[in-house]
Amino acid sequence: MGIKVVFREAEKELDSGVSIIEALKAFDKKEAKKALGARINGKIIDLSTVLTEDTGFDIITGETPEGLEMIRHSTAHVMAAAVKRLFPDAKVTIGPAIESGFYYDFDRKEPFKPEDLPKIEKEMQKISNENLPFEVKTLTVAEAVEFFKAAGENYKVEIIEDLAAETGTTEVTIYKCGDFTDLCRGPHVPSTSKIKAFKLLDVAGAYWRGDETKPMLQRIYGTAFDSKEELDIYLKNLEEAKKRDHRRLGKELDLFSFQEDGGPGLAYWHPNGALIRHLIETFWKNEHIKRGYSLVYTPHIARAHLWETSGHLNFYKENMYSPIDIEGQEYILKPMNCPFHILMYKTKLRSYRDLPLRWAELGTVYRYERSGVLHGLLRVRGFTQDDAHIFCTPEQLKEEMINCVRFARYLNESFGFKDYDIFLATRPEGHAGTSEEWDVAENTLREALVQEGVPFTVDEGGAVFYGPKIDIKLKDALGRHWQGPTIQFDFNLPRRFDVNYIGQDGQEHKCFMVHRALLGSMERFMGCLIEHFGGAFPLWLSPVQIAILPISDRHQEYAQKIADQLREKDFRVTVDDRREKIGFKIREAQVQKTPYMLVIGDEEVAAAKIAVRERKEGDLGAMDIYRFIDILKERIEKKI
RNA sequence: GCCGGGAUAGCUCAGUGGUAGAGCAGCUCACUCGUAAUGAGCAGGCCGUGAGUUCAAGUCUCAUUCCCGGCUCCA
Repeated sequence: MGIKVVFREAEKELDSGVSIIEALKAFDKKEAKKALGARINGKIIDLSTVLTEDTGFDIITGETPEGLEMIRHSTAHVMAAAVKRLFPDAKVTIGPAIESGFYYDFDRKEPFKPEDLPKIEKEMQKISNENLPFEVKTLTVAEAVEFFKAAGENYKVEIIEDLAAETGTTEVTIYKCGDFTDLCRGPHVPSTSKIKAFKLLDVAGAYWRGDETKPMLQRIYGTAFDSKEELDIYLKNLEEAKKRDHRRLGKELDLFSFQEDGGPGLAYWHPNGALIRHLIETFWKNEHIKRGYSLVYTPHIARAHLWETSGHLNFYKENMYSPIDIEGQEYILKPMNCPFHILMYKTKLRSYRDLPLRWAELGTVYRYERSGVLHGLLRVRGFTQDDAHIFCTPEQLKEEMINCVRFARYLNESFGFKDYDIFLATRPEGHAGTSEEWDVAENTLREALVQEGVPFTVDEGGAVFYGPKIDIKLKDALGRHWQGPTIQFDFNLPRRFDVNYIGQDGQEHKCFMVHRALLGSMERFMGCLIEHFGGAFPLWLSPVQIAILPISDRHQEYAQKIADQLREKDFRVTVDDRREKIGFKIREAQVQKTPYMLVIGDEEVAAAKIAVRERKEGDLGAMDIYRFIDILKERIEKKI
């Protein structure tokens, strides 16, 4: 019996039971070679799938995201196959494709060593050369359980049993690839010969199902691409990211350090880093004052009692430093600033006429983070939040949210983050407040975003228990995502602390309260900034903006004069008066990523000019100092 | 916290049981030089910390501190 098969507008009559790959060959041999999988009605399936009714299909190639995912998933299987060949005692668990590649978790007594990776890679290459087909087979749950039990693969048995219990499925699929058979939903590329551009990157421990109470497995990370060229580009990007690592640049540019004697997760800001921080903070403060915020300062510790009232000792205890005993009273280092601002709010009776009150503080907080999660400036135990709390009436909430979003965007764009995604996080399970309250708050936040005309994604259930929030995720120069501004509504604290205002009606009303941080913390933002710019900060943030490089001793005097003139205009200038060759001085300024170098020699002194070199553009030629100052001013104005 | 790897000069790193090394940086001297490294010399180390094994430990064992990679992107 014949069936009608459609491929890209062309139609053919083929025998029922024909496989997609055979059908495809009938249409276009070239495409058949490129195909990794097929798509029918939006579903991605194996090329070996047989067709029994009239249908249309399209192919998936390695050039599409779906194809790439297939390649990676299949590469994970090839890796598992290689591991089973080399280490027969390893038990397989799961091995998905992930954003940047794939991983596979194994259970094995002896952990994998970094030296094992090349061996496994070699075996994978062999498997690829063997051109083994991926063969799919459907088994009943009982058959599959029996099969994997016989193979001693107890994790697979657990997966199948859970799967059956959760979804009620009675059948599962297995894929055979040479002598290795794995439980897998597929789809897979037709043969291991399609797996040709891969690299194993790391070994790491990972808990079975991410659960700390479950056994620790050995995870191998790798990546794979459609072509060797793409793999090379990816590996090069990894190198580039390594060069931009803020921990490395922090050392090279002498920005910050961590001290073993001081304790982990506690940053030391060296003069260069501190200067950048000062510039960020000054800009931040001025912008807040412009927008009707008031700056406040609060202490670093408070009585344990305060944290009982706020509820932190209940829901946040494991992140807080232990109490300090002073005169029989327990004090705790603050993990958040909000209770302090509330105490200040409550120092007098507030009228609706006083609201909104916007109180901002660069508040330093301490939080206990588990030792294994600390990471440079990005995850620390002591940090300064660019915090603010807005106390307002329900009617004012929307406008305040709009202002926050606008402010957040302006601030981050000023620091070069022009690309970001906005998320509205809605109520999670077990939240505080009533459903009606959440409806009102979520709708107000949504309306604010709509009115502001910014695209956003709703993160269902992504909010914290005390209220909905707007999160902004920044994208850096390498396209990586960073947690950026967060604007959170709070039902909880105004109630716990009984935060009120007197309304027009002369009655007490509960305040609305908004927490927001626009940069996050000075530490994390600094780390993010360093990586975004690769250490080459824009002119306005560069610790040294201009390095003056006299060619020989007789040019010192003129160089000093130029330096004085620039310092007069508030530029940060150094004069390199060492007796070194000009090439050496340039190299050093270049390595320090100094935005401008001024070369001063006989010609410049004679013509009363300066030879300007920009760190990226190179030699800009000679110009007079006023022209140069104009260039500087323009760049600073534009914050580039 | 847990798994794995690591810690040697200011920095980057070599050193598999027998007298601690290199490059860069630092200091001294010479060179007065035109757009990314001038040359020579000198100095620099409780080999993260604490125990242990050994005639002998940077090296082996144990503990500890800190750093690095990871710890449900679900067959």
